[in-house]
Amino acid sequence: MSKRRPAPPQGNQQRIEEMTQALREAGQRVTPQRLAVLKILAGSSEHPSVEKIYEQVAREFPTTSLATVYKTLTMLKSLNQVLELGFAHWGSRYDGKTPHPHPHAVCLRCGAIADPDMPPAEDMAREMARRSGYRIDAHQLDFFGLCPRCQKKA
Amino acid sequence: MSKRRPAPPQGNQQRIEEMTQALREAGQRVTPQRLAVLKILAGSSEHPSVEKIYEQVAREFPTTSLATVYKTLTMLKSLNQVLELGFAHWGSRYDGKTPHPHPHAVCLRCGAIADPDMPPAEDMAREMARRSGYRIDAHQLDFFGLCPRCQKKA
DNA sequence: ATCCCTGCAAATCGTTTGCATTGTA
DNA sequence: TACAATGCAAACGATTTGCAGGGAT
Repeated sequence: MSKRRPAPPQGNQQRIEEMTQALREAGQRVTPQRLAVLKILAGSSEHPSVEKIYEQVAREFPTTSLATVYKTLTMLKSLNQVLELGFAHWGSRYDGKTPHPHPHAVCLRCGAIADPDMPPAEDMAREMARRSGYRIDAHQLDFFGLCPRCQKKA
Repeated sequence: MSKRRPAPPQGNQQRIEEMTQALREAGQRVTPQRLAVLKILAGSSEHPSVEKIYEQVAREFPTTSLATVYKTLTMLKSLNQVLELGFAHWGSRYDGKTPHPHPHAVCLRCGAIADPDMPPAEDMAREMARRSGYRIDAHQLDFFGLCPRCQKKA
């Protein structure tokens, strides 16, 4: 919790631009609530849950509803501006910094999610397509275990 | 639908044995309902949903409840006798033939799931562990797209 | 003035739980 | 006879939807 976080990372502003731009191009309005969601997505590497996003938005706009957050996320997904990591029993988590599919490491104890640089999974996707006959358009590659911090505590 | 399916695949009986054995070793009773679930899991390659399993069990035991199916699946999971493929928006699907994690191809149109032989993902898991610092215990590697049949229709 | 967006509440859906009843070892 | 498993219904949690009111173009 008391981790030095050098304020919103760089590239943050740029990412926000990209996202608002995408909204406008799609003929969507950039409302204050939506902007708030965008900023959170662009500024956090922790793959926040809907609830987490909601809490943060609500700090700035206390009347915001969860439904609006959901609707905003749905739209951003459709514009490929956010990646949804859908987990079965723990609700979804969202990645707005790197909106294209890539592998994640998920901590089963604290829920932390990391996305280290990995060799591209395209090869695997291609191999999968070849062997299955499926046309592969997307993927979700999740690795589950314990994050470094939780390994110590365990 | 009219695919030649040479009746319950071979190894079927053997798999059933394994599973019942696992139950007994865990001090669990092999009730008729549970056996019915086992058989379905051992005999189908289609990664059935809970609902599908339930329907089939209900054919043989009309009074069976969905809760019992869920409870049975939960137990089999804990014994590592079935693999749960947890999808966010579409409920879970189950693999009782190959209960250890392996990549799947999922058809976004009809829901078909294939698990072609693939080079082991252990390397990728190890790489992920190395780069993330996580201790990796499990994974779920899903590739989404269109199955061969749906490609034609599309 | 129109049309989109918001926010609230109610509805859904998959899954889980509590508990009385039943069946089995 | 005990004790575990079943079945039903109620509870749950995440997400979606319907709709009236409010804002922005």
